[in-house]
Amino acid sequence: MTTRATKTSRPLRGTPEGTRARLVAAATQAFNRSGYHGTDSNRIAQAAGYSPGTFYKHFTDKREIFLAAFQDWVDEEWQAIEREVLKARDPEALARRIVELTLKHHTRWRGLRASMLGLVARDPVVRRFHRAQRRRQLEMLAALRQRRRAPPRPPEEDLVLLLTMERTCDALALGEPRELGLSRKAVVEALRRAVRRHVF
Amino acid sequence: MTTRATKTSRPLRGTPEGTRARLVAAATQAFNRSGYHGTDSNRIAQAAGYSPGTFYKHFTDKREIFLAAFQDWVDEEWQAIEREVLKARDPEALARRIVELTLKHHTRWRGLRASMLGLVARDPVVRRFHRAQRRRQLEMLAALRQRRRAPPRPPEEDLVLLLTMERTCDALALGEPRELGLSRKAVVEALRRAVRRHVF
Amino acid sequence: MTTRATKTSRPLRGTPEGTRARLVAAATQAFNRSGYHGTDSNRIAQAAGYSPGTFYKHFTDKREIFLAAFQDWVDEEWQAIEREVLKARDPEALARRIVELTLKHHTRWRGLRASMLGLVARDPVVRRFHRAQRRRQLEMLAALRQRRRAPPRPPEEDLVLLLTMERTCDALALGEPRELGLSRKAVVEALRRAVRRHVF
Amino acid sequence: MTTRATKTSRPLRGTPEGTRARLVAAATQAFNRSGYHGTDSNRIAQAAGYSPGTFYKHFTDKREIFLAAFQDWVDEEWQAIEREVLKARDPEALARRIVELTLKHHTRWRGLRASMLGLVARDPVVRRFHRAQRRRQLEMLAALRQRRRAPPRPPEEDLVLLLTMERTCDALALGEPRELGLSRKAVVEALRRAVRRHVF
DNA sequence: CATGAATGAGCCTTCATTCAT
DNA sequence: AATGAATGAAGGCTCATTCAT
Repeated sequence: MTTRATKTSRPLRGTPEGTRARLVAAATQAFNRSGYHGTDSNRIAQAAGYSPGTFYKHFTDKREIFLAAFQDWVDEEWQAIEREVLKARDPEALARRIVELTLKHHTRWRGLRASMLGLVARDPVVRRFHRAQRRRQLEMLAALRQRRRAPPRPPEEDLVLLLTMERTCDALALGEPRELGLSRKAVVEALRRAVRRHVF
Repeated sequence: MTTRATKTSRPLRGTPEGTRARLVAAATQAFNRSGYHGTDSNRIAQAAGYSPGTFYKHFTDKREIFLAAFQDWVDEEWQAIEREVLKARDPEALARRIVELTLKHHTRWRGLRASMLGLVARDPVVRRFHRAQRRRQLEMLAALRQRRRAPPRPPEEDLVLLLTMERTCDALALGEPRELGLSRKAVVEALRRAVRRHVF
Repeated sequence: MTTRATKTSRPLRGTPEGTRARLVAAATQAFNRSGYHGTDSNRIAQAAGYSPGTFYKHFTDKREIFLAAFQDWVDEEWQAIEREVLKARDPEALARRIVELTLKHHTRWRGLRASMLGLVARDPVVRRFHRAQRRRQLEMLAALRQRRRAPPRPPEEDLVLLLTMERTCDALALGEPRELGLSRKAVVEALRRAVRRHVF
Repeated sequence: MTTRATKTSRPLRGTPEGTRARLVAAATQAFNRSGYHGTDSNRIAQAAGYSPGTFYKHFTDKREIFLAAFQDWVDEEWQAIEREVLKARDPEALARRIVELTLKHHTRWRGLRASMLGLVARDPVVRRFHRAQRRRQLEMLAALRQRRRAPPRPPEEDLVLLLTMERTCDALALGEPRELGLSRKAVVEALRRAVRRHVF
C-alpha cells in the first residue's frame, strides 16, 4: 500500500471541472488497484474527498467514470509516445524507446488494463470506445512509418503488431516471464526486434 | 412436489464425480455467457439441476469452480491441437490448422477467456494456475519443433509468439478487425505467417 | 405505538407459504402505519423476523407485496360482508350492518387505503388490480339486489353508490366530521339511508 | 456563464413574491404530473429557472410548497364555481354546470388531488389545511341553498354530497368507468341527478 | 448425498436540504 | 436575492455463502 491516496485536501467549493478531475483521478487509482468490480462508487467519492452524492452529480454511473479514466490513461500514453516520435532518432533507439514507454505505462496501469479488457468483451459501449482508441493507434502507426519514409504495410499487419505489443507488455507487467523462469530482458528484446522489424 | 423443474434429468443421488462434472459443465456455459461477475452460484447450481447447498458441497467457492471450468476448457483445446500436430503434415498446412483451431476455440470460449484474463491479473491462485498452462504450452511448442527437426529457439521468443496468437485470436473472436473496417481474412493470414515463420 | 408488532417468533426454517404470509402480514401493518413510501423493504423483512434477502426471494419488489397486502385486505372485507348478506335480515338491518362493517374495515386499514388510492392514480399495474376488485364489488351488489328481488339498476348508479360509501367511510376513518364540528353519527346515518334507498 | 439554461426568462433579481409565484407554478405542474413523492425539489427549482438554494429561501420544505400549490388550485376551482353560481340559472342547468366544472377541474389536476389525498391521511398540517377548504365548501353550499330559498339541510348531508362529488369526479378523471366497461356519460348523469336532488 | 430457506454485508443510487460565496 | 456545489442518510436490491433438516 505505498500508493495509498490519502483523502486529498480540496476546496470546499470547487469548480465542476476540478471536482470531476479529482473524481476521475481517484477512480483511476481505485480501478487500477482493485479492478472495476472491486471498486464502488461511494469509495471513489470518498477517496476524492467527496460524499456519495457528488459522484452522481458528475457521472451517471460507474461505467461512465471508468471510460473517463480509460480515456485519460490512453491520452497520457500517447502523448508520451508522440513526444518520442517527434524527437527524430535512429530506428533502433526509437523502437527501444517505444517498447520502454509502453511497458512502463502498462506496468503502472496493469489493473486498469485488465479491467478494461474484461469490459470490452462484455459491454458494447466500452467496446466502441476501445475501437476508437485502436483506430487512433493504427493511424499513428501509419503516420510514423510515412514520416520515416518506410514502405507502407497493410493495416492488418499493423494491428497484429499492436496486439503483440500490448499483450506482451501486459504479460511483462504481471511478471509472467519471471514466474515461468524466463528472462524478462530477453522477452523485452524479442518484442523490440518485432517492433523494429515491423515499423521501418 | 410434482412441478420439479430441472434442466436435465439426473440421478437424485449420483456419484460425487458425476455431480461435480454436471456443475462444472453448467458453470462453464454460464461463465462464458455472462462472465465471472455476471454469473451467480445459485444459478449455476440450478442450471445443473441442483440446489445452492449442493454447489458448496462440491466447491469451496466460486473461484474454485471457475478454475475447474478453465481447466476443462484448456484440456479440450490441447487435445485438439495435439491431435493435429501428430498427424504429420507439411509445415504450411500445420500452421494454418493450428491457427484455425485456436481461433475456433477462442471464439467459442471468448467469454470464459475474458473472465480468465481479468482474474489472472487480480487473483494469485488463478495466476498460478494460468502459469502452469503456459508452461505446458511452451513445452509443447519446443517438442513440436524438435519433432520437426527445426533448429531450437529461445523460449522467450516462443512466449512472444504464444501471446501474439492468443491476443490476435481474442481480438478476432470479438470481431475487432471487422469493427475497424479491416479484413478479417488478412489478419488471420498475417497471424498464420507469423506462426509459420516462427515455429519451423 | 400501541400496535407495535414485536419481531414475531418464527420457525427457523419455514415453508415458503408461511414465510410469504408472515411477510405479507408484516407489510400490511407497515403500509397501514407508515404508508407505501414510508415503508421500506428491509424493515418489512425485519418486522416479519427475516433478513432483507428473504424479502426478495418472495417478492420481486415493493409493489408486488403491496398488491398482496391489498388483496388480503379486500378479501377479508368481502368475506365479512358476504357473511352478513347471507344471514337474511330485514333491509334496514342489512344496510346498517353493511355500513358498520365497511366503516370498521376502512377505519382499521385507513393507512393502507390512502396508499392504495395514491398508487392507483400513478401505477398502471395497481390500477388494473384495483379495477378487478371494483368489478367484483359491482357483481356482488347486483347479485345482492337480485337475491332480494329488488328491481335492477344500472351499474353506473351502483358505482356512484360504492364511491360514496368508500369516500365517506374514508372521511369518517380519518375523523373528518368531528374535525369539522359535525356529528359523526349523523354522517353515518346519512350514509346508511343512501345505501338503504339505493340497494333495495 | 453564457449557457444559462432556464425554462423561462426571468428577472435575475425579482420580487420575492414573483419568485415565489414562479416556484409554486412550477411545483404545481410537477406535483400534478409526477406526484408528491415523484417530484424532487431541485427539479422544481430548475423548472422555475432557479437554483436549489433559492427554493429553500422561499419554502422551508417540500410540504410547504405543496400546500401553496394546493391552495392555488383550490382557489382557482372556487372562483370558477362561484362565478357560475352567481349567474342565476335554473336549477337543472346549475347542477349540470357544477358537475361539469368540478369534473373538468378534477381531471386537469388529478395528479395533484391524488397526492393531496395521500398526504391528508398522513400529515396533520396538510389535514388541517384540507379541513379549512372543506369548511369553505360547506359554507358555500349552505349559502347557495339559501340564495335559492331552498329548505335548509343538515351539514352532514351536505358533506356526504361533497364526498360523493369529489370521489366520483376523481374516478371519472382516472377513467374508471370506461375501464369497467360502463358508460361514462351515465355516471356523470347519475352524479348530476344526485346534486340536483340534494341541493335545491 | 442433497436440500433450499435464510442470511447479511454491501453495492448502487436518490434527493431533501445546507451553506459558503 | 440568488447561487450551486456539496452533503449524507437512507432505500432498493443482489448474491456468495451457511446450516438445519
